[in-house]
Amino acid sequence: MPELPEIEIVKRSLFKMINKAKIIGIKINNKNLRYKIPNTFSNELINEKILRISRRSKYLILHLKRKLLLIHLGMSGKILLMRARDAAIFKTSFYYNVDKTSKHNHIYFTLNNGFILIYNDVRRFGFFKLFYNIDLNKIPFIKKLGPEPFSKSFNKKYFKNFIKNKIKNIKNLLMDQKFVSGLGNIYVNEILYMCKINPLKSCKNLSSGEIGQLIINTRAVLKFSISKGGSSIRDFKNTLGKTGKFQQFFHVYSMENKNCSRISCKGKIKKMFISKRSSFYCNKCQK
DNA sequence: AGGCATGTTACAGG
DNA sequence: ACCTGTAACATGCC
Repeated sequence: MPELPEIEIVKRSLFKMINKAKIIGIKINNKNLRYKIPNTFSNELINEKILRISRRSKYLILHLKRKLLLIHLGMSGKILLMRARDAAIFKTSFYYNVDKTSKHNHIYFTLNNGFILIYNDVRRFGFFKLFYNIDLNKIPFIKKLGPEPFSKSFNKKYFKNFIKNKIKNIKNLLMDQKFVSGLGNIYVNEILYMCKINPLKSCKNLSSGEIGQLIINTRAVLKFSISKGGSSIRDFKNTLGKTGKFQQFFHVYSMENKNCSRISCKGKIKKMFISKRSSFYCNKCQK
């Protein structure tokens, strides 16, 4: 999936284009996402106004009157915005499965401001789920999440306290959404490279300085990626169907056998698997 | 052909 | 109850 920066990019463009718009039409082509879309779904959303759009970790939230629509993009979900008049021009490829990707358009929202929102997801690991009269922080998916990387509560004291009695390696720790929420495989690899820390290093052996560096670089890497529109490896597209640019700045992710990008370092980027996930690191500066 | 892919969860076993 | 690791979900790409 899209990790935190990619969701943030989507959130920003949804805010710009469809905040305060009203949902005036819903069409569902495939209910079988990660959670099956109930038959009542369309009735509950029709004529609802989008009052606010927010992000928590890798989740998008559309705030409606007394309802929250929680959206997760899974591994390959995309939200596309199209002007209704353009959709009409491309009607054949838009509504019918003539092109390769449109057969994975699962949900359409027609909005009263001239836009159509399309949910497209090849692997269907993503989901749309509606909650009534509930605080965002009490939603099952949200309530177990650790702090946002940019929040004040993600600090050295919290970090040190969390890793007490833990035997995890640092890579799996950063991947743990209960520890810090929003990071995934790409960004964890990049953050550890920035910190010059080996992904297998046990979190109980981290120095206080390294913990500080991990917090600083987590924020720096995410922020820089957001400024580049997120990363697109294979799937990620923003709401206009454009790819992000952060992948051009990867130091380690997918860079197996390349030279380390630190000029003074003569190391090579190596690949290994940690908990079944590919991990990339420099064999010299991440000893 | 088979392994791999930005994620999460349910489950088994300790 | 907690912790850890693994398999599964569905599809496409190399």
